[in-house]
Order: sequence, then structure tokens, then C-alpha cells
Amino acid sequence: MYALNKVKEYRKHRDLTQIELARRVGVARQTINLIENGKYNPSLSLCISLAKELLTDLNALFWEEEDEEQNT
Amino acid sequence: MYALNKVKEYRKHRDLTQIELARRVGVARQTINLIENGKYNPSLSLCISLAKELLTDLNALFWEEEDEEQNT
DNA sequence: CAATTGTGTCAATTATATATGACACCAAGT
DNA sequence: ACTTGGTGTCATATATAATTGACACAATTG
Repeated sequence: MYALNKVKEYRKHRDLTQIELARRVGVARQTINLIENGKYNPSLSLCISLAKELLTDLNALFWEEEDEEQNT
Repeated sequence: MYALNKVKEYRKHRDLTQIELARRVGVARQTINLIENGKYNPSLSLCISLAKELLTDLNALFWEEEDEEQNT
């Protein structure tokens, strides 16, 4: 199991099926399914495509805050 | 060539060598090198490890804004 | 009741991320 | 002039992301 993500949430919010989202980002339906269910570890370029297609960004989909840490 | 990123920039800012960063995130030095030079497409979990080790987040390292798009 | 649509999952294959070992180059230091 | 550390890169091997085709199940719709 890999890190949880909000792909399903954002996809539903956009009213897309797994099939349609898969088509739009150019991967197989199974790939979307596995990602949504945290069964694996997508590539960065796929994450970026998903974020763009879902009109959001990487952090919103895949980042979970731990503690706040600030750098200069 | 894949999307540009700011790994090298953040790594230098943290005063780490490729070797040390590789060690800390548990990959080979070559992997860091290839990522920094945009020669490939890391996995999400590696991106997350890098972001944490560099005390930043996914967007800062790997996201480039296109146009601003707002969702409800 | 059939037929369809969306989803979860399996097995087998292909593409590619990542590892390992090696070599060259360029600084900086001794 | 030699060593050492940091980097870029190559070639080969392995792990795993991603594909394809298939099947089951639940919920809807005719």
C-alpha cells in the first residue's frame, strides 16, 4: 500500500469515470483504479497529468502535511 | 527529457551532495543525478521522499504553474 | 428479467524506473 | 604531481509501473 491520495475525490467532483479520466491522461483504466486505491506508486509525469486534468496541483492530490516546517 | 524540477537547487541550498541525498532517500546516486538533469520520471513515492528530505513539498520541487485555474 | 455502466481485481506481458559497477572529468587540497 | 570528492554518463541487470484482456459484482435502466 502506498500513500493515500485524493484522485477519486477530485475525479468525482469533476464528474468523470475512471474510464474517462484514464482516456484523458492516456493510461489504462486499471492504472487509475490502482492509484485511487493506493495499490501503487505512479510516475511523476502521470501525477502531473492527473493534476492538470483535474484542475488542481500535486500537493492537493498527493501531499499530506506532517508538521509545518519552514525554510528560508 | 522530462519536466524540469528544482531538486538540485534545493539540494544545494541544504548543502547536500548527490551521494548524501541519495543515501538519505534510499536510492542510488545515479538516480538523483538523472532526476536533477531531467533525464527521467521518478516515482511519486521518491518525489515525496525528496520533498521531505529537502524540507519542502511536491509543488515546490516539481510543479510549474501554467495559467491560474480555479475550481469550486 | 435482460442489458448496460462503473468499478474492483486477476494473470500475463511490455516498458521503464532504479540498482550496480565502472570510467572520465574537473576542481581543491597536500 | 598526486590524491580525493563531487559530478556526468555508460552498459547491464532487476524491480515494478503500466498495458491488455478478461471476469465478477452492484446498481441502474428498458
